[in-house]
Amino acid sequence: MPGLDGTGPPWWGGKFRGCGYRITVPRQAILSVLSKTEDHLSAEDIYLKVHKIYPGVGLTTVYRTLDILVNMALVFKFDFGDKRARYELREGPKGERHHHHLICTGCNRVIDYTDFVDEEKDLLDKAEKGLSKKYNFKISGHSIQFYGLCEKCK
Amino acid sequence: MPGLDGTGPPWWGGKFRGCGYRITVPRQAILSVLSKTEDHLSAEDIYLKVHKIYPGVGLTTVYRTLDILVNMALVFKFDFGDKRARYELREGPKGERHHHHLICTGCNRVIDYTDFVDEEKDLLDKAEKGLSKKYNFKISGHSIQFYGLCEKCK
DNA sequence: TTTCTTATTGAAAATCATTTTCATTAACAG
DNA sequence: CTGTTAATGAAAATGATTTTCAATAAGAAA
Ligand SMILES: [Mn+2]
Ligand SMILES: [Mn+2]
Ligand SMILES: [Zn+2]
Ligand SMILES: [Zn+2]
Repeated sequence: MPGLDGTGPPWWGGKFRGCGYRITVPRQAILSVLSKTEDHLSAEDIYLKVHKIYPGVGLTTVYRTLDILVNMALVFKFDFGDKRARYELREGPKGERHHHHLICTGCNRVIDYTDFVDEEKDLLDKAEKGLSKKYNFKISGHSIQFYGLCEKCK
Repeated sequence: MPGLDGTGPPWWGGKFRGCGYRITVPRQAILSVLSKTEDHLSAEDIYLKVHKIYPGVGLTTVYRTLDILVNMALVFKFDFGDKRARYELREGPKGERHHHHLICTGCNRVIDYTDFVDEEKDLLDKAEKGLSKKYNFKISGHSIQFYGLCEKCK
């Protein structure tokens, strides 16, 4: 099983090369950080983590790499209401991790949840079909979130 | 029917006073602009429209007023991916206008839709109940949007 | 209406996440 | 190994939003 033991080429190598991008140390480090966390990291969060191992990598490169990863659909970019953008790996080599978000408007904490995604799927598929026909829209994704107060904040 | 013919006190006057806020010319102008459009205006958009009638009103005041209106839950604040925040009146005096958004990732056009909101309601209610129990979260709202390419961009 | 209190305001400066510029470096095809 | 050029880091620029502060006006009281 290549790419899962840390020795082989990383699972995203193929897609990466396919887009004509070079596989550089900063890019590897950034993807490594993203694949090792469940958190919703800001560009600076990622920069600080990468910086511990590769002090030479600059914040600019983190921003540039994240841009590429978002455009390649390897990474999601979110706005949870604090000013900074937040990033999250779309999926690992193992497969999907589809989930939605519960956002605390008090402390900005974000909870991933997977409950109801199956029930949602039905509705979303139907809506997607109906909407893309009615509005002549090519739908490529969706996002659902609930806002409220977490147990600490309420 | 007071407040609907433009002569009586505006429908939001009560709620406004109730919060201890003064009813000022800039605030009236901003609410007037918001209630006359279906668009998703940025702070600057609103500033420019207000400016035509009241050249004295400054952009700072627009930001401050929008902040208040969002906190009073009279206005929604959105991030549609272009950098600026976008604002939309939550509801008029007549009642609700609950809808969701179709966002074009090509040109940033936003389409309001009300299709499927009834079907969605069921699911959302159920999810809301389940999630608030499971995560001990006090849910106060939700947001759903679809991303894709509009007919021009695809 | 006039007066008084103080919330509100506009202009200018400050903030701060993100982007751009540009000279240097390193991926990688040949 | 060498050459081409994409990628990089540091510093400067950008641009939306926020803060500061002295002047103004909304609304309560007289
Ligand atoms: Mn998540
Ligand atoms: Mn809308
Ligand atoms: Zn919280
Ligand atoms: Zn479009």
